[in-house]
Amino acid sequence: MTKDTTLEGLDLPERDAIIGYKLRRAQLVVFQDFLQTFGEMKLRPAEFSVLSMIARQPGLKQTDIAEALGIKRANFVSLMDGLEERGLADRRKGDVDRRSHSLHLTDKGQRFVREMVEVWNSHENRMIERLGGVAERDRLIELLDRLLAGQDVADGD
Amino acid sequence: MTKDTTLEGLDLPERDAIIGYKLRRAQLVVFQDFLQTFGEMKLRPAEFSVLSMIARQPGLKQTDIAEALGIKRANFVSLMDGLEERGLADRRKGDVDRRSHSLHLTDKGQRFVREMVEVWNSHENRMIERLGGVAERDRLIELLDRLLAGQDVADGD
DNA sequence: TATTGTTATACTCTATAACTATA
DNA sequence: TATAGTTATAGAGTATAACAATA
Repeated sequence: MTKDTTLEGLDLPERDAIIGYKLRRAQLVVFQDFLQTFGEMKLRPAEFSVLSMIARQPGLKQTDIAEALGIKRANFVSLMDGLEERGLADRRKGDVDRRSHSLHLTDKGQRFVREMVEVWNSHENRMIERLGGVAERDRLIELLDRLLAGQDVADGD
Repeated sequence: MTKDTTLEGLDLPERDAIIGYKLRRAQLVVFQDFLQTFGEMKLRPAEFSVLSMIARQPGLKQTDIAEALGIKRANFVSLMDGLEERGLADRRKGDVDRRSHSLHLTDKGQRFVREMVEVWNSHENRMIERLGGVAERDRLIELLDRLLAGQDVADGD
């Protein structure tokens, strides 16, 4: 009993083995957990990345941070506006190059980042646990790095 | 020489070990390759999934396919409109339940799917090669499945 | 002339509410 | 009353072009 002979013998891709499909679903699940975990703090993944980066290397200019995170500098403006309006970070006019803005955390921002890191640990540990431990996490990261290697990574501009 | 003593001793997350961040970047790279590979055929990932599913199980109704792929049925309409306008698939009024539409490939759609699968193989094989072979691909899929397990998968509705 | 930050804008994805026709 | 498909709409995320200030 054949139903569609025209596609007879065609090896259709199995959805559950497609790399891109699985990657997307897994990413959505992880981001969903992130959003739920940070719901109360009203923090989005991109804001998390920006605050982490400013905390690590205060004084970098907008363009550097945007580019490092793969965010167009045009879109970075409103993101940074939000962090500034919430009193978490601020822009300071560069004294050497007065076109550029160097980014810093405020005192409130530093306290916020402390709490953020704690909350983040709970999220990340949950993901690690789901993977089966840090060794499995490392294996995953290594495999993902292979996909990223040599490929252009959709830069900030 | 300490520069920001308020964050002293704080274990900031390392961007290159963050699961969600790496997942997103890897997914973007894979999708970018997909889009480039299918640029000439003008096929998006969602359309690819829908055509694959109709080819595999012709006659399913819209809602079933949308839900299975995590697409809201409201958003599925225009997607399906596109496939229909291109003459690749069509909706047929269900004869038992006349509210529902069962989905089928046209003859042109069947030929298109044959070509699509070939092109897809070139894309997927490139990703597998980048990972280091099918065994590594399987390891990746297995790890991603662990992230997906037990978690609600953002269904179609 | 080139670069930094900015504004305006547009396009894709995704999400919700409400309608219609059937059941 | 509930369901399948549809419409309209709104919100994120992301992309490009063009401008002012500065280099």
